[in-house]
Amino acid sequence: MPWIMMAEFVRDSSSMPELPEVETVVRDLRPLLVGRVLLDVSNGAKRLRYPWKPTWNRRIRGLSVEAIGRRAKFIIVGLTQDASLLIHLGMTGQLTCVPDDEIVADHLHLRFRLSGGFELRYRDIRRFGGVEFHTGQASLEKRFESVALGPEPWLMDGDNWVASLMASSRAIKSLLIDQSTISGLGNIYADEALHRAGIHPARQAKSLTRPESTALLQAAGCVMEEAIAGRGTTLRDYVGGSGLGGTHQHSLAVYGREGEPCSRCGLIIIRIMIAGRSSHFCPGCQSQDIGKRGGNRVLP
DNA sequence: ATGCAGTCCTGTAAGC
DNA sequence: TGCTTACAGGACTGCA
Repeated sequence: MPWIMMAEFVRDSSSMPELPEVETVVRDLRPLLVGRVLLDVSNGAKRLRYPWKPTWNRRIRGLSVEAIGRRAKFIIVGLTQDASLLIHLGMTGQLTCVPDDEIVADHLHLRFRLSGGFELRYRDIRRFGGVEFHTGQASLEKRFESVALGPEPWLMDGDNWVASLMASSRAIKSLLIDQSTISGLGNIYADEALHRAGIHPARQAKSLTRPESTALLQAAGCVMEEAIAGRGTTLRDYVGGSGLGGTHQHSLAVYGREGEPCSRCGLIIIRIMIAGRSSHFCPGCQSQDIGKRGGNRVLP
């Protein structure tokens, strides 16, 4: 039953869509969406973080989906006539393509009626995301300029990365989740990358040695590549009819594991607050000391 | 300029 | 049992 394949990430207290989850949504939707015609759209009354304007309803009619991709955590649906939909899932956003007779769930905000008896649905419990309509490349580019997205980890120039860290006295964890410095990481993968690189989340960015900074950048890319391979991280409340959730939650080393032993060194994982976000780390593997990986352990 | 806290929003769970 | 409170955090605003 591939036609009911869904890409859903219901988010609860311990998960939200970061780059790997967004990439998974895009990959799932691509074969379902591309080539379909947008026939109509209906929108709910509740305001979203990125609100859909009712005046767009008329303008999307008759346009077809040509492509779907993403930039950082933004999904871009390319339409005919140089138009596009720009979607952000926020924390609890779900973008699914389903048969139009599929049961309508709570918190559904947008239904795009598609050719072939399908619907593209946007559901969002906490309404931190939304869908925008753009016409012309210029409009889309202007939008992206306004959010000032840094490069994704695998496209980040090593020297620029080191320079960014050297110039900042902020906690490294805070810098990692700042989309204008490096894009794609959220709280989960920032914690995971720091653990993999053996760096304490509260360390000042400028205190990292060049090898540490380089290792961190590499770790960020690896952590997210592995998460994509596992279809992202889904912890609870997965609502899909397809069973196609993420599997990466089984591979998390520190996130959400407060009080559990570190799988690498056995010490108990700790949670602290940094920049208003919870940060999980292993006091054994992630030393506060510069250039020192907890207890001089050799890390894989 | 820089970096921090506050804001939005709802469901879940802990605490009394 | 039922209420209140805290917490989850991506992107943005405003303040020091």
